[in-house]
Amino acid sequence: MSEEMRPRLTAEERREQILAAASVVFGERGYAGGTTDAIAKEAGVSQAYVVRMFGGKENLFRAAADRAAARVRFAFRDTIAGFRGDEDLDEKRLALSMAYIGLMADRGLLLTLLHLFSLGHDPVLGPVARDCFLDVFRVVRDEAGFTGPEATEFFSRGMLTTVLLAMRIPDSAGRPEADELMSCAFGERTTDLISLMQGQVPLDDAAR
Amino acid sequence: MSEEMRPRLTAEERREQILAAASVVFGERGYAGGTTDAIAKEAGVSQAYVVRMFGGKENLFRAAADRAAARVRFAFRDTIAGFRGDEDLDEKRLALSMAYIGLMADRGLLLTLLHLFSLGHDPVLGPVARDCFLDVFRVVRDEAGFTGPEATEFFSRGMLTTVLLAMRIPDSAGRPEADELMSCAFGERTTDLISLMQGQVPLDDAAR
DNA sequence: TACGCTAGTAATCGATTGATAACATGTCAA
DNA sequence: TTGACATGTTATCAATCGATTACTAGCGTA
Repeated sequence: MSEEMRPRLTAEERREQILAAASVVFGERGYAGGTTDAIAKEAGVSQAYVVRMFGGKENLFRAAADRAAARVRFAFRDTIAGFRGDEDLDEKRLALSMAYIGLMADRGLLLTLLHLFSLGHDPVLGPVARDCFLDVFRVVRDEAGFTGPEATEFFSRGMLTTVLLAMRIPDSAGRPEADELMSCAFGERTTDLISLMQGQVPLDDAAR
Repeated sequence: MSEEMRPRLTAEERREQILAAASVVFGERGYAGGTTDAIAKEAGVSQAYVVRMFGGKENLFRAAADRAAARVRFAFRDTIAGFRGDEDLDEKRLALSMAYIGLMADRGLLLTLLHLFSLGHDPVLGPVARDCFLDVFRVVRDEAGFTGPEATEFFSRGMLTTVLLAMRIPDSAGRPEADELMSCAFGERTTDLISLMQGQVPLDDAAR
């Protein structure tokens, strides 16, 4: 944004800043398309610092993806912790769906995960992808008390939601099929999400 | 593979060869990660020819994605054409699911589409992504006679299936959660798909 | 057989990218 | 104060990639 005085931070604080920036950039452009330079600009540091702090782009992506998966797990566990124990399946499903949809506010988080999942062929990131997915799956199945088919059904919905987010389906709002698809997939939060996603402006030229 | 005599082909035949190669390469590495050189090697032609025939990488990806979406539509329409008219929802759903799963045999087809869907932010490819998705959606809803919610549910399953394919979930076969997830998502075709996906060897170094 | 069109390739270029090395600056303890 | 370590930056490099240009070879046909 603006050129401001940038105070020295601890490595820990910078690390978090860079990971947040990496989440935005990798979320929008994917692993191969996201450059360390764009991430550095987004975080307000030099490209060399980004690379050296994480020891390479691959490690940086891995860290950003791990962080994203950890946040999804936390959001689910946080929701589950609020259960009283007498909820039926529909109540639990709705609560977890709302938690998932809430994660969309963190621009890039779910998209970074989707890009991770598309790297199954990669010898290093492929196993990371499968581990992240299965870790979250286990949380929903075991800690929320879903059966296997119930958890699978829940993840189906989640993947459609994520793909629609990646596709920027609200950009097609007004077309009848798009409107119906969104209202079926997002339910009562459809209008929220339309304004949310449309507010997410693309990375500016400065970060290119 | 082997160095063979390469006869002259018509432009139409070469075009199809290159699109098939592009589907494989883009499916595995995505738009940004898939190089025109890898596609050229996969198709057995020079990199310059690939670029010039399609007028640039973006047009090539667009053509490969359009071709993939057209094949999905064709597979669905072909299935629907076999309906007698007295099927119930479950029968239609199962038949269409089988058609979709059958598309996995074409290495790269569904993965190229998934990568396309992740480009919603792109000013050129974003609209292409939304159009492709909505076109297929319309086929299922209108021509197969699904309601909006039924079609949405069907596409949820499809997106999970596709993500599991991208993730190479069969590489985690043996782990209990992975096995349960696959049996829930793939049903009776689970073992087919495990052998199918594991037979899909990564692109070799020569095509790097 | 010479001509013109189509199907190709080899060579090369400029831009981008991830990475590294060398250097600078701030902070804190002895 | 000084010195040692942590927080950064600038400059630069080798590799890669998409694209362009110039050239070559096959093939039907007038």
